[in-house]
Amino acid sequence: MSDPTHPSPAESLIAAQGGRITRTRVAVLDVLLAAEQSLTHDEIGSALAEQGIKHDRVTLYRTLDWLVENGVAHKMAGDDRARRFGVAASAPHEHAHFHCDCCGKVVCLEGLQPAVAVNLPGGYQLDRAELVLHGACPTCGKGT
Amino acid sequence: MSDPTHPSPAESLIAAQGGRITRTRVAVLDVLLAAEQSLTHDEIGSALAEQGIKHDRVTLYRTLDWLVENGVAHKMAGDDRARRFGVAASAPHEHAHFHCDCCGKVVCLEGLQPAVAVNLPGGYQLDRAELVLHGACPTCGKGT
DNA sequence: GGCGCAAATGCTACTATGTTGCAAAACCAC
DNA sequence: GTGGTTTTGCAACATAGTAGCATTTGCGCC
Repeated sequence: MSDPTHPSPAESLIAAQGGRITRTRVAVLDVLLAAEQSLTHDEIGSALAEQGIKHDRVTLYRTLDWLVENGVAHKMAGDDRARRFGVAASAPHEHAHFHCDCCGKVVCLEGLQPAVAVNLPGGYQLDRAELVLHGACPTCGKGT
Repeated sequence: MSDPTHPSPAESLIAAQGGRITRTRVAVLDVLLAAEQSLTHDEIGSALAEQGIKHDRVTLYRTLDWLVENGVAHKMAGDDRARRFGVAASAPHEHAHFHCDCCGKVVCLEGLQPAVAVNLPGGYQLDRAELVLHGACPTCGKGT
């Protein structure tokens, strides 16, 4: 299926991490790259199904896990118990997310540089900061 | 059990919200008030069991839900799929949490005032910001 | 103090999300 | 093509949270 003369961005990303080019990985990464917002397993699974890509729920979990471990994607905990995934920003540390309380969408705000120069109480070692903004997205805000 | 001349803080908080004073609510709120960190359902349930308070898992969920709805407690999503609860800070908006990647504890850092004066893209309406700091807590940091 | 109503509880069963183990298939190097 | 390793697919399991409904309990009212 994959023409060597037309390597998709997804294939390049996978190859760069030393991973094998498989149907599932390419398809999942394609979906992630096409989406401008974070997706749940369910959403990714549906997208794969629409493309006629045969896949298992477990495979999807493992594929996403692999992508996260290799820094291609990043995962975050939403308000509900469903984890969401998105393509990793160029700056993996300290980038913000916007969570719409109305429709539940999560968008990456990579342009933001929150001032996390907080003074932690003694003993705490800061590794990374995650800023989540809650509110209404443009779509939902209009209906208010 | 509850002596009107000695109303516990928990009972006062519940009564202030127009809620009924029940064993479960008082006990749950007591646990939350005593804890300086956020607790999971499981942890609260264990604490209740130790006090000999008969309770159901579902009741606990509903009690916590009620507390959150009435602004007495606040819930947050952890890294895993378990929600954590804590007593609401005096300033419910814009207060930070510290999440220990080592032991999984979540501590409220109410003294912090993160600069969330971020410039949101047009259309986004900011309601509240949640800053989660990841790293090692004093206990875990020593062992590193 | 007793009565009655509505809220709260407790129980069972159910859904959703995520994980583990293992055999079969696919991918890549040779 | 062949061989070795990775990845996939399946089934079963584990955990977190929810729904419906009958019973109990707190609390206002008489």
